[in-house]
Amino acid sequence: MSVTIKDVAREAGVSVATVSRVLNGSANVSESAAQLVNETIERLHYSPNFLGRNLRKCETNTILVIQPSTEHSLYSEIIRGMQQKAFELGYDIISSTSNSTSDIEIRQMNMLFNRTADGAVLMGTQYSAKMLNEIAEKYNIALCCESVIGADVLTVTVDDEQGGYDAATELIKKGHRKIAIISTLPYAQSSVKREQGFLQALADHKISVEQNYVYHGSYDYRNGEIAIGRFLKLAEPPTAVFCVSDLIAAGAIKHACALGLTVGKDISIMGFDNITMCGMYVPTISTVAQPCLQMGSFLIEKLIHNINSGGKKDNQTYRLPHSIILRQSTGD
Amino acid sequence: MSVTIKDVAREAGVSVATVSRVLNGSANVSESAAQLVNETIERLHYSPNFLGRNLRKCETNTILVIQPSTEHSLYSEIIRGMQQKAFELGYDIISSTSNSTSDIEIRQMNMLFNRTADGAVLMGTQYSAKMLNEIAEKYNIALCCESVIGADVLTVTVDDEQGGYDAATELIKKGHRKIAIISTLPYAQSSVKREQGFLQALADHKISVEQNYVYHGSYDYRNGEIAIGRFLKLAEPPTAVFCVSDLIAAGAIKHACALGLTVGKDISIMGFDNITMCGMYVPTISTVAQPCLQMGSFLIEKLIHNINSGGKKDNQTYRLPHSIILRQSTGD
DNA sequence: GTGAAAGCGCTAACAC
DNA sequence: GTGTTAGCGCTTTCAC
Repeated sequence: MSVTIKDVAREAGVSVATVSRVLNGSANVSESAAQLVNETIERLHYSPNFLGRNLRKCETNTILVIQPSTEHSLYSEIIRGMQQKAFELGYDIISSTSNSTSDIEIRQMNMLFNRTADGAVLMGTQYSAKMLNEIAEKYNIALCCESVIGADVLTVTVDDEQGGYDAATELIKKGHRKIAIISTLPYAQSSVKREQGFLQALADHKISVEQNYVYHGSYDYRNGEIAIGRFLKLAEPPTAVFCVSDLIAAGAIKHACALGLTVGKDISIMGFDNITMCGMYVPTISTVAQPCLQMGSFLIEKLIHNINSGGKKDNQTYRLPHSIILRQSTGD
Repeated sequence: MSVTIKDVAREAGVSVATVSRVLNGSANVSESAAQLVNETIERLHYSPNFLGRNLRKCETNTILVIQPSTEHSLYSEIIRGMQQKAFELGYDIISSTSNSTSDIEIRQMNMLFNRTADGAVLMGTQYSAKMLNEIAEKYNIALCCESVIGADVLTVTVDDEQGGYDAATELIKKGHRKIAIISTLPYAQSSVKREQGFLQALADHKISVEQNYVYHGSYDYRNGEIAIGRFLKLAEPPTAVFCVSDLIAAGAIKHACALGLTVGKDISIMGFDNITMCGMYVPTISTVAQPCLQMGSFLIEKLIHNINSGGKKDNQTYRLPHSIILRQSTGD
């Protein structure tokens, strides 16, 4: 039904080998033959069937990226970085959303297991370290944004701890001493690290942290609303709040506004990630920016290298440098 | 290197045919043989290579979704709807971002042309109607969110015109008579339709529309800021503004706030799409909600039907019903 | 109920 | 520089 390499060969009066050679731009084919083949391809509207090629070569030049959600633009931007590098190296990026559900994640990982993808990037995973290590033995995988303790797998994240440290330092520099943090329950390494950095900065400046000033919840918007509500009911409410994600910060800001405070003046709030919304929010949100494009590009380069290494893989954890972006929510 | 169906057959002492039958759950295989094979599969950690299967069956059970951007959550939600239905029908959804660039889009469409995907969904495309029709002749494609005039292709969108009409009606019901619109240049059918509906509603209520009250720009945030700036400089500024996207609305709201207005009181602003940010913004944004999950699910069902129809395809355009969501930005 | 064998479309030895 | 051919891993027809 569909036109194949054989049809092209027959029509052009050459062998399939020659057509294949032209297709793959390999040497050892005369100018005239090449032209003839190309014309025939054009004329027959031939498009090579990669299922054949992929099977034969045992590779797909495709990398699967599994993101837990698409709720905000952080992952999108990282994936854009991945795409750029992948294209450059002749690979395609395909992405899939697990919605943080492990059975969907498993289903999606099947593309890796059934050889439909040459490698996979997990941006926050439900898999245990043990499982990841087992998978990594047979397949090429990498973690992005979230590391997993004990997983001996190529990992690229921002330097979360230093980011938390720098955010706190920034607030301290502005004269704040009553500084609270809205973090998450310790299910994500990223927020644990951000919190550690934050606490370290306060300790280094001899600022004590009351338990009242530390809130643990989920990673999302609603959590910010709840937490700030608690803080503002305290006898001595904080004058500054660091949130381990921008979504949390948005929730905190919104609720503080609703309670009549002017964020940036009455209270300073800082987020983490630098999602697109930060620049659009009222007020705009100060934050710790992840180097998204760079992270994506760097990760893909390493992963493709692993794919083509034929064995000894790089399974290090790389922490890329963040930057602090000051906006209205901290009075800038 | 990798364990194949042959290995399983040999180990289990049966033929590859039997293993294949077990793999595909086909009848005509004895209990005992099935169990033996399954045990062997388990023992050898065998995972079937789909490159072989796909080639043989000339199908991949994979559908490619190309999104122009991942800037906001509208597409994500639609894709989630697609995923649900696709999973139900035994298909996988893989997505790719074109960043509204036609050469990236073309590159991504190669997955369709080279048989790596059984079908493709284009959510806003750079292709012309002519090109789309040519592609649709040989491949299974569908348009989502944005229709293309003259394209004889399965299309699912919200009822943009009615949505614009209803948004305007809502503002009129609230007593507004000086109503402006921030739309886009006529490169997208969706905004053209939304604008048409808007104008029709005003006409039906005998409200004249000055040219001053109509602004055409891009689809994004920045456009909202610029447009509202113009409106507010007019001798008689509008008391309500309808924006053809939520991002535009966010920009308009932000700039209005910056100019000292209280949005929802001094001026009402309404968006379109109901992206996640609407509920998180300060103030929350009233909008016309697209039925995302339903659109995605519906589209995939139709597309998969086309894929398996073996010829006569459904290439209708379906317009699904929206809903109006009132929030703070219109004083609700 | 099971096996032998053809063949999906392609690439890459190998021979000339 | 070109052609012949084996075979990638799988499904499926056909025979038994």
